[in-house]
Amino acid sequence: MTKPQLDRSGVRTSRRERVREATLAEIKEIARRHLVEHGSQGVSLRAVAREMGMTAPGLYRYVSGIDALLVLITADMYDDLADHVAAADASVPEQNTDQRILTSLRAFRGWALEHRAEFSTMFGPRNRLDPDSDITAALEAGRRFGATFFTLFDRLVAEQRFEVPPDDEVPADLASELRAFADTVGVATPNVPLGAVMVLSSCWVRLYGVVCMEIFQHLNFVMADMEPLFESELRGVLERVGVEYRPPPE
Amino acid sequence: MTKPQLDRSGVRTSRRERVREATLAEIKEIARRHLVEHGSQGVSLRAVAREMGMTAPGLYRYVSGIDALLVLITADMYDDLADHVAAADASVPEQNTDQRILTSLRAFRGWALEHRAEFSTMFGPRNRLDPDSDITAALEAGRRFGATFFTLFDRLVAEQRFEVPPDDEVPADLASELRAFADTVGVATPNVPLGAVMVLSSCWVRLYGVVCMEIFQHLNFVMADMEPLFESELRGVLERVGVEYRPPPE
DNA sequence: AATGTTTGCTAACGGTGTTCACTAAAGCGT
DNA sequence: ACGCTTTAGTGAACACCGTTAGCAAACATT
Repeated sequence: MTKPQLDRSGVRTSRRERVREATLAEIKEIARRHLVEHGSQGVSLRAVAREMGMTAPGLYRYVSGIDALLVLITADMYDDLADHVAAADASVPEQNTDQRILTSLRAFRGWALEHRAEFSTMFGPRNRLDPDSDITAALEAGRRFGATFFTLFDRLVAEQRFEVPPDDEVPADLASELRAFADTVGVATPNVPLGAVMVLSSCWVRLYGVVCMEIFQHLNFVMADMEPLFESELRGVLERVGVEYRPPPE
Repeated sequence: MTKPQLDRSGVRTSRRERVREATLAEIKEIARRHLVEHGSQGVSLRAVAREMGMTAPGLYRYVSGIDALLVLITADMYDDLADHVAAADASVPEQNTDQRILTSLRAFRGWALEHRAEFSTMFGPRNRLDPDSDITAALEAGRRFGATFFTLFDRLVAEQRFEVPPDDEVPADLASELRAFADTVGVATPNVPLGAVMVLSSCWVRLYGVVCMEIFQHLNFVMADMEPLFESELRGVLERVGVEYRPPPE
């Protein structure tokens, strides 16, 4: 009988499973560094294996292929982003909803700026992630990321901060989509009006759009600094949901 | 003396140059088909060469590498998109500005839906296009694409369709960026107020955002059909610039 | 101690981008 | 028509890549 230890989640974990978990973590760590250093194209099983003193086929004991590895680290990156945003949110007094939202959204952009390669693989086209590979992990991590914002948004709805479009102003086809969205994404407040979800979607689209434009460098030769445009959109979004905008510090 | 013929642009073109142009066109055509059939990853010099009965090194007489080839076809794709939007625009009576805008914007999304792979390489992260390779061609094509919308937008400004924020509501740092934007992108109307450019940017960000979200499949497991959300954003955008929204036909 | 399981290796196949030396052809000037 | 020059394209080679199959050593369990 070997020494069965307990995971922090209470799962009995043998020595074998622990070392296995460790090497898997090493694989992901190296792969991710290659991602940020050489872009999405620069992640290769052989290079990762080489760096950790292994050969490429050995990695197949841990990962079912290069695409699956990318999905794995994508999930980790969502976790990172979620942590970063949550930390920024937590750095503001809990009752100060306005400042919390402002800070969280700026933290989102800030993380994107400092992690361009990661952001691109997370929010860009799903080129290599498409196959059926366990994308569920990445999805779950993405859901956790969104939760921070949804929680804050719930407060705005509860506090009736902004004018919510009445239900009869939401087209029927959009209504059913929004319902599905609110359900799967897990908006905390039950019976949140569909109009509010519509506003939320619109706000998210705007911020997603402006950050993608910046990271994907779509106005690169047309606009030197994208921060003013982001702040402008941020201001517009916050105005829409009844949150006070304040210019960024210094 | 050989037979010097005249290009339609008036450039003397020898036989050699003509056949050269033809094979370059073939290269791009095949590469693009591979792009739509096998995704961005599935474009390879060797495969293209194989299909046209050549060997890969031969292609280096026409293209300086695989990345440069991708940039080349990206420029072509912008041309295609521009043509598609322009055709949609031209299919509406010239005086009907509202319908022209509505149709053009829907044409943008429609093209994206029917050309997902192309759209992804055009509007997604610039992964393989980054190196200094003559990206100017793609930029120019992108500029032509935007021109259609800017022309229509100019009419809205000229007709004073919507409320333009006064200049003192445009932050100073944003103002200079917007000026650069208006200049390089070539907004036709001289002295177009900066507030109008700000509104234009905001509208474009929203539409870009919602279409990217759809094509990049970011709400795939959360929303079955993205059209209602697009139409909702479209409605909001048009409302902002004083254009009448009409639901899509049928 | 013997048995089964997991891990990692080597070898191999087929694919990729790219460079270099080289041939054969096409164009050009006389 | 003849040479000379430029060009298009080839073949071989190098260095990568993902992935599969078979095998040997390490490990865990009985």
